[in-house]
Amino acid sequence: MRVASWNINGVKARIEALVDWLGRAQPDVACLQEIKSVDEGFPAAPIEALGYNVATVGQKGFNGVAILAKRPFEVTERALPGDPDDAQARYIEAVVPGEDGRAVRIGNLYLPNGNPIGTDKFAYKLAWMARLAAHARGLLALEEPVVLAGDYNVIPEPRDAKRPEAWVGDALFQPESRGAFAALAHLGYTDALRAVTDAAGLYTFWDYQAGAFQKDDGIRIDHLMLSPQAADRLVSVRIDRAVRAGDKPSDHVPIIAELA
DNA sequence: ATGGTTGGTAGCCAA
Repeated sequence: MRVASWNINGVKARIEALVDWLGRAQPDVACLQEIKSVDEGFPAAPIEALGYNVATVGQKGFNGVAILAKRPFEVTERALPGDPDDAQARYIEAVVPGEDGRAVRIGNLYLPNGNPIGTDKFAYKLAWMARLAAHARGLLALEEPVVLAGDYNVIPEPRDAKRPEAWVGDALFQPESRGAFAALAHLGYTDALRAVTDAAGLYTFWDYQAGAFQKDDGIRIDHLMLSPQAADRLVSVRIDRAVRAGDKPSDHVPIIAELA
């Protein structure tokens, strides 16, 4: 089963690129973030025409997540548990059947950016990460294959940035952010990319500004975190870097894992 | 150190 995550930065601005990429990459499951659309505005028709089932948790203008899967699936969460007052559309979870009937639980998350540090936005990010850890811990008790996929807005380590020194004052690289991400690994989740390579220079995001992509001035902030039962089935991981060089690209590119 | 770019919405915000 191929599982992908892609912060698409506006699904309506990207629908052509999305259809093109789905046709080439052929993921069984695609988790999208920053769809920037309400549910009714999501352009489902061209995606369904490719054979995908679609579920969205949208909001007007900002945020928003979607799960696309070739097989019909059951949505199990439409928000991250732990704060009923949190109105931001940043989480959707589903159980997706595999070809052999073995299901994989997919949590699709758009973690708060948190900038600037020292504001309520950074506090919201850390509170959101605490809720994520609590939910992730609960999922482990199910002893199922679980993939927590998404834009984590966390640079885990210096080797995950071309210029780590440029990010020291940024919410994405704060010790608290990195520590909360590392805590997921300590719970028992595996960073899929790091399970297959120790290489530096593997990025999923390049800013639109100042020719960042041309300079390869990127960061790795889109991650696939695997429960032990999912990690046992991990075959390969790749970052679809070429998408960033395409027409009207998102500032993020897809990351795709193959599970046996 | 600053400014650079994009999407969605509305007369700027978030990234």
